[in-house]
Amino acid sequence: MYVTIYHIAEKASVSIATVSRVLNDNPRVAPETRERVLSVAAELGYQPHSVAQNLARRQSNLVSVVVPAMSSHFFMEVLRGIQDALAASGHDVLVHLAKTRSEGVVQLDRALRRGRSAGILIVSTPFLSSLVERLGRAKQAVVLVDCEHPGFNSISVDNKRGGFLAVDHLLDVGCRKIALLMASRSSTPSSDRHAGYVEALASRDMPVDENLVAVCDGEQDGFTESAGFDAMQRLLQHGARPDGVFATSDVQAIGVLRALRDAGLDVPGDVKVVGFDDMPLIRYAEISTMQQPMYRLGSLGAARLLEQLANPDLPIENSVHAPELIPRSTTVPVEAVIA
Amino acid sequence: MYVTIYHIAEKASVSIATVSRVLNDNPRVAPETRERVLSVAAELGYQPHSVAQNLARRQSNLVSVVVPAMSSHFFMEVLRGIQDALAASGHDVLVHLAKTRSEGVVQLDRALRRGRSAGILIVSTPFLSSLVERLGRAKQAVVLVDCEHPGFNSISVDNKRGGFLAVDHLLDVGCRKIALLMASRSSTPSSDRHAGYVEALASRDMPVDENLVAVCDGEQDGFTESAGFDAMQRLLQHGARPDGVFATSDVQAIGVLRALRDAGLDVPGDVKVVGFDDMPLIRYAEISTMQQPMYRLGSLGAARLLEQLANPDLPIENSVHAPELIPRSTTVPVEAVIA
DNA sequence: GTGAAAGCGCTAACAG
DNA sequence: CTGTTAGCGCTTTCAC
Repeated sequence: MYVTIYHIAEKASVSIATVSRVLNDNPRVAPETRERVLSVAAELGYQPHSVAQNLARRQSNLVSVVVPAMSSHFFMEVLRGIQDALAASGHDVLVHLAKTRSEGVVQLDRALRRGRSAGILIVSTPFLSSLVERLGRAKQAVVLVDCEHPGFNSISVDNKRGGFLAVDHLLDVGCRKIALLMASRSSTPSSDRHAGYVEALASRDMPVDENLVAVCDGEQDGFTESAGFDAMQRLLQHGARPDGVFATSDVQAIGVLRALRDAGLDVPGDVKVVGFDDMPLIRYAEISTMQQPMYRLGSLGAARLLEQLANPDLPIENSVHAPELIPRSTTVPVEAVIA
Repeated sequence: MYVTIYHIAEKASVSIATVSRVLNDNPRVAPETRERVLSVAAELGYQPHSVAQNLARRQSNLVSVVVPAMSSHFFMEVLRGIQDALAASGHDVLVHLAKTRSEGVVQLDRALRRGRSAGILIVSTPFLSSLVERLGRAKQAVVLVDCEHPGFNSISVDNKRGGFLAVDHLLDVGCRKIALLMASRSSTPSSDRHAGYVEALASRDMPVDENLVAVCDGEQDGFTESAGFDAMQRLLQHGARPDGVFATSDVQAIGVLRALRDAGLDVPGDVKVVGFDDMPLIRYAEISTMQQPMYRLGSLGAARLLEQLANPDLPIENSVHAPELIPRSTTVPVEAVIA
């Protein structure tokens, strides 16, 4: 059988209370006693039983993370950020991958089970009423990452600003007919980026041409290369001839590039392209993009959760992070291309 | 405070033992009693406290998964497979992302903590002696996924066979000078695929030309697009002029395509290319590849772990799965291209 | 069929 | 500074 604090207590000739104190760095222990207990513990190869600890402490050292089961770089990075931020406080990460929205609700229910976790992080999940209702009932600490809702703490990305900056950049490099390739209308990030697109055009007194706006459909809310390809091709077939394209994600931008090249158009000569995310594959492909602080979103979310756990009365706060423009070859100004 | 079995017991006028029996589907309970308890439980909105259950049962409903923190589709799919296979038995997934090998050891230590999890799944992790040693000490149920070691159960991919099939396919479609673009030599999957390459050539009495073998370096063991690009470019610069390329991963293949096109070579006209993995982005790019049953690896691994938990005396078993060739446009036979 | 009672391994008052 | 003693919430003999 495993070694428990009783074994240590016996061998070190102290009570289990003292052993527990030593193990929990309680200062009210004599130095020699501490030494002795520690050495016996080491000698016996003692490992605390976290389940028993959790039960006695009436707390959990687990944090549940509900995250879309999409294979993107984004979620891996967010998860890494979460794990790293949690590591120091001894918390481990319980993942709940959700492939669809309804699965998200099921996973949340699993995550919500009593005693399960100290808190919950919900990543990139659109806020359905069923979720809010469940979260309200269970008075658990919750932090939203890459999504928001007035009732909860959140760490989010200013997608509208991101869209604005992307389009503003296209305008700066000389584009005058800018197409928008957005994901499903039900995706909040995508519609926010759309709003940024509209705002950027408005800021230069340019009209929004609805014929230059294409919506990507399909799985993963249209955030796929093939959806980007199809939408771009549709746009071109309808006679649209943009000189700039803002795609609401890098994977879509890859599809856009492919469609443009298939149509014999040169990038950035004929058309300039900006994506969103800054995924590594794209980084290499030299696509200009809006960088999202993925790892940071995760680590900030986890840190916020920890704070909230330590001080439950903290007011609700939404920390918004602006994506940053990373200009690369797909938006090199025309003069530079000619030269 | 939360509702416990004591509350149910009181309200249903039974003992907590009976409540526990009902909740655990113990048949030794009178039907009416069962009814009553169940309805009170539902009325009170009772939720079992899994930590307390785990402590009392001396078991855990958590499974730890140590997995590389790489952003590939592969790991997301494996995780999904694991989660889904575990869901029915009520197990949840504790992830331990490891960015480097040494981090893998640290994460394993976390996973190994006593009482933590019912078992451990180790995904795509090369077997260092430090790992084996730790796993030996902790007599936990362990299943390796996408890696193997004689001392443990494993679900793995026949990478050598995969390499063989890929190269065999290139030979079938007319290639005679086939280059191999492999990842770091310390990567087992990569060297196994290399072995398959050698075997496929040998099976047709063709020599292995070392000038046609390039090793990708860099992060993630060289499994990146840029490493593939660099290696391919190096190969071409050294005067190699293959008519077929087998890249040990799809991301590398993407880099290969880019390098080939930059060099003015046509695919599949001048050079044919086969990758490995079948990631979605690549699926769209129409690259021929070796499909790996990722989701299945995960679910089989989890299922194996569950079996082992149920019956600890099961003999060690390594279930090997062959990847399947998915021929696409990058290996269309020459005649077809001309026609 | 049901209840009393003894844990699971640890923490946390409360005394001393 | 240290030990005694209740629990944490649930499971599980062992009697009845």
